Amino acid sequence: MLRLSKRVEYGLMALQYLAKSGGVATAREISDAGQIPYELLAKVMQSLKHEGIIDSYQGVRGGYALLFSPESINLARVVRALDEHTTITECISPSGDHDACQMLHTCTIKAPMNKLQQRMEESIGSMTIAELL
Amino acid sequence: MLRLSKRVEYGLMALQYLAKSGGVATAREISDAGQIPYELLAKVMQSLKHEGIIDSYQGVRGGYALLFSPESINLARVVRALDEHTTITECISPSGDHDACQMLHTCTIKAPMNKLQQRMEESIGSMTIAELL
DNA sequence: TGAAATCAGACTATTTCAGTCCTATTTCCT
DNA sequence: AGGAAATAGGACTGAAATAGTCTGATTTCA
Repeated sequence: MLRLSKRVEYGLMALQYLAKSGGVATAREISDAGQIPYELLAKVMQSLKHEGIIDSYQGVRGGYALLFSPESINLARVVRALDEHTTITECISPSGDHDACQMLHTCTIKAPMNKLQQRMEESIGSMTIAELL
Repeated sequence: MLRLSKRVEYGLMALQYLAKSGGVATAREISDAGQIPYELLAKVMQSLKHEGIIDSYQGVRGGYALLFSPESINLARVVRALDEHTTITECISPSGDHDACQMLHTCTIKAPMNKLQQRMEESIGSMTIAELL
């Protein structure tokens, strides 16, 4: 359960790479350096862009670069960008939309799960890309 | 990624039930109360027994009961009992068996992932069954 | 104008997970 | 003694999530 998806793994490696290089790097370059499947990495980079973590430049001299300093990009944000469900259970939705839970009437652990969810996010959010360097 | 498996969800509900009842309860009883698929719950209970969290009694007046007070059963232990991989990535194995990582030479985020793993476990481990009551 | 890059969607394959089924064993009660 | 009710455990199926691939379009620079 606690396993990070490959998308997140690859995303972290890519962000680390960008932070180290300090400038613009292409998906191909990062893929080669980390032995990451190119097409998959390309998707990951697009997601990171949509989340506003990195910027992209098209064309032959294009590539990707960080939009913020490594210290100000925390891992919770990265996970949010790259994973579908960021909640511990389906009961818990970030917007407080509790109708999503199908066991609403029988679920007896919703409140504590919310607490746990919060603590987990704190754990992940307390770490930044700077700590990957 | 951060989603708890059904096994863990059901396990927590069952442990909560046992803590509340204070005594012995059957899988059927717990399954009915929580609308949990009986066969699946039965498997979960077996796993919890193997981990040494609960005790079981066979036969017609049998059932399950907690082996410890709710305060002394933390959720990290429950997760460990009910989930296959308790590590954030395959690089990280609890026993320090780093050979499991197939990207050993190219993986550049192992050390920080270990740190994250530790923090996550602390989060989960800081909560006990008592907090589900 | 061509090469190298991002962008985007559809698709396939694999693995994981939830759930079911079947049988054996134990234990209590009549 | 025997039946009912419970745990124990293995094998199996189906569905869903994930990883990875393929194809084509667009942008930009030299």
